Formats: sequence, structure tokens, C-alpha cells
Amino acid sequence: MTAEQARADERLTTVGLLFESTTGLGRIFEPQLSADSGLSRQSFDVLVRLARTPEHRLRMSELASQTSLTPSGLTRSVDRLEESGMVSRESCPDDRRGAFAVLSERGRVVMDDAIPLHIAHIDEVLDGVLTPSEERTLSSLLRKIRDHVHTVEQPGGPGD
Amino acid sequence: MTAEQARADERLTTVGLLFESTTGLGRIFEPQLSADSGLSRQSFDVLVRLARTPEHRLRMSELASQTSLTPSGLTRSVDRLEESGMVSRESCPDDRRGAFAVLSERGRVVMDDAIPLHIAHIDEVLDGVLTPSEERTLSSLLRKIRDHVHTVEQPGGPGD
DNA sequence: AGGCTATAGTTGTTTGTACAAACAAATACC
DNA sequence: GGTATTTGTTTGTACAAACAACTATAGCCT
Repeated sequence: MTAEQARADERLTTVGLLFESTTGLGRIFEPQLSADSGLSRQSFDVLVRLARTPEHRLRMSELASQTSLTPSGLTRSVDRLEESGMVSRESCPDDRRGAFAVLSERGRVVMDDAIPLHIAHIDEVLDGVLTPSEERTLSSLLRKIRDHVHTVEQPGGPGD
Repeated sequence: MTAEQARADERLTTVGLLFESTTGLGRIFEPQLSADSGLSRQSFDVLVRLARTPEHRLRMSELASQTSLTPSGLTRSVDRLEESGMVSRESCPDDRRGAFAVLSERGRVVMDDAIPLHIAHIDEVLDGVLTPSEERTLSSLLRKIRDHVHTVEQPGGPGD
């Protein structure tokens, strides 16, 4: 085997580990999130973005791109959140095609509870797995990959 | 903010990066895989396990755990692969409840083509993002997380 | 042997997701 | 100012995923 092939194979393995780790963590976090707060990971993700936004409101398209959801996926997701009373839609005065997703009072209350619980759970699950220094290293390596992925997906777009 | 809270928040960020990187890579790889070989990432994943196994055969339950699929998910996945002629089921002589999924000749041919193409694509996408040393570091850190995740999910189970 | 529990795998049903088409409003162009 | 194109969002449809209930076989304990 040539050196190029060996390197390529290692990359395959690394990518495999990335997928395995992520899906595994998802399977651990999701049930707890659901038990703690009755939220799916995706709903949580949508609500976090809204909770972290100054006016607790974002345009649908903004929210879709921030959450890695397709436009239709976000529509359906916000439909569900609206049904459960945690989000409402408001029309956009500047652009009558547009809609805002707005975190409701109930949504805010739910998230005030859910966010610290979720953080604590992540913390608990990952405690002692990596040293603090390793954690920083991992974070910085992943950031490089994430940024690269974004440039591949949206050539010309800014990072974050 | 206390030191504990800061560390927990960093972990949240790291987990977020893990999810973002993975879903981003998935969105890059999947269409190419589909274009090159007509396979979903999941089918590919199932077929790779079979291709890498000495007799090109694995028990359904083995395959399910290796691919992070639920038993029912694997049943359906193998159903589809069987329909497209790449896998067949064989009953297990030692345990009549059990079934093997076996890579067919056609499956083998498809994978002989698909694997190098996929590896080349991964290689191309990730080229130059990390240094070789960083790649090894990332791989080893992810392996720790993956192994930990497995112990949390199946307490008492072996690693790999 | 007889019966209890556990394991392997499949299937019913419900829910989620994506793609593409539809629709509405805004923008561009002449 | 009127038509064509683009953009923001939703909806129709098809497909895939998870959970739980089910079937069949195995293993155990007496």
C-alpha cells in the first residue's frame, strides 16, 4: 500500500469515528433531554437559537440555516413547537413573504429549565473522558473541520 | 461564572462542534456517494461491514450493533439491500432464530467500485484541513469518546 | 420432560425528513 | 407601469426511523 492510500484509509477511519461518536452521543443525550424537558434534540436546538437571540425571534430562513434544517424541515418543526405553545409565528412588516419564529413565554420558561439540565447532563456524560487539555485540543480540531465544511458547503460564505 | 460552569459550557460547545461537523460532512458525502454508487450512507455502511468480514457474512444482530442501527432499522435496511440484489439472507444452522446477512457477488462488485471512490472523496474533501499529526490526534481523541460512549450505552460490553 | 425467561429477528404503526411543486410577495428590467 | 424572475415559506408525497408488540427458538431450572 502506498503512503497516500494509508493516509486516505486513516481519514476514512477518523470520519468513521466522528460518525460513531456523534450518533452514540445523540442516543445518550436525546432520551435524557426528552425525559427532562419533553423536547427532541431538534426542538431543543431550534429553541436554543431563539433563546439566545436578543428579541427571542428569528426569521424562518435564518433559523433554518443556523440549525442545519432544510426550509421545509424547519416549517414542520416550528409547526410542532407552535402546537405545543412554545413558539409563535409573527409576520414580518418589512417583507410580507417573511415570517418570524418567536419564542413564547412558555417556551422561555421551558428553556430556562431545559438548558441547564442539558448542560449538566453533557457534563456528566463526558466527565473524566478527556483531560482539560485534550478537550481544548479536540474543540480546536473540530472547529477547523466545521469551518472547512462550511466553506465547502457554501463557497464564499463567512465563517462564524 | 464558576470554573465548573465554564468547563461545562466548553463541553457543550465541543459537543455542538461534533454535531455540526458530522452533519456537515454527512451532507457533503452522501450526495457524492449516491452519485458514484447509488448507495445511501447507511447502505454503504452496512455493505462495508460485510465486505470487511472474512466470509462476507454477519449475523443480523452483529451487523446492527456495528452500524448503530436498531434491530428494526437493520431489518428494513437489509430488506432494501436484498431487493436490490446486493445482500441475501441465510439462516443460521446453529441457531434457528438467527439469520446471516451475506454479501452477494453483485454486492461485492458494487463495493469494489464504491469503496475506493468514497475513500478518495473523503480524502479530497479533508485534504489540507489538518496536518498529519493533528489527524492522528483527532483520531485518538475521538476513539476515547467513542469507547466511552459504548461503555455508557452497553455497560459491561467490550470495546473493539 | 415441562414450563419460565431470555434472545433473534420481524412487523405494525406512528412520526419525522427530504425533495419538489405550489404559492405569494418582492425585485429587476424594459 | 407591467411583465419576468427570484426569494421566502408552505404543502403534497414518498420514504426512512424508532418504539413497541409479536413470533419463534434457545437455554435454564427443577
